[in-house]
Amino acid sequence: MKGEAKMKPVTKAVAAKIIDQLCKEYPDAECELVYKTPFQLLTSVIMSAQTTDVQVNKVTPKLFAKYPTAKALAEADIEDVKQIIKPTGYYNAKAQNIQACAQALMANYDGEVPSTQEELVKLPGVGVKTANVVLGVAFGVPGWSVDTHVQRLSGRLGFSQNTDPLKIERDLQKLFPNKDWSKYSITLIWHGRRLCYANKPRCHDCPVMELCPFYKTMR
DNA sequence: ATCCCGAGGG
DNA sequence: CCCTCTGGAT
Repeated sequence: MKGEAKMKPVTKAVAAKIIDQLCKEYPDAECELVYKTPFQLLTSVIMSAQTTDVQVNKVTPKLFAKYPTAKALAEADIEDVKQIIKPTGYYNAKAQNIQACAQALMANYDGEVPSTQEELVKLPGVGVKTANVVLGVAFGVPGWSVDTHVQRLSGRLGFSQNTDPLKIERDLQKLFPNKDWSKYSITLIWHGRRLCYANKPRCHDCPVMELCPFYKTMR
């Protein structure tokens, strides 16, 4: 996945064309995690590290039926939590993180989820990417969530020549208007999941191949 | 064999 | 910067 050749930067105008075309292709792009509250969303996003949201959605019905709130999860038996979330992978660390996070929410925020990046990233298991997903999806705050898909597609599409997610985020912020950051994040993620795979991307089915620096190197 | 809406620690 | 944590899908 890492170590792809750097693509030529595209102009702002071309970048706008590409993202507009992708938005038309995926008009219904949205967060596919299943949740009922900001707490459940936050917990789901922490568990989504290095797995698919399909995997996460398999364990959350049981997890949230038993532990629907920060208070319930904070008081849960950690071994029971580990067993429930096992199919998502990294279950030892994730169980520790989601419970420690729930306990921090109880201790500092009366069991509610804070709505700033600064507060969110202080929570156990919450990094910039997770914080931005929660901000965008639960609170409507515009932001880029530079996950593995956004990272890969930003390189291929010539949106950024960097590999560090924080630098990519800055490049994307300069390239696109603020109000659309969240929508564009999800659109890139959908495109990455459906067509622009890490391995063997389906370039010949791609709606933006004529504008794509990566495609130009493929032929 | 490689990847999946990463984060923490060294 | 690097490494580790983990299971499931393709």
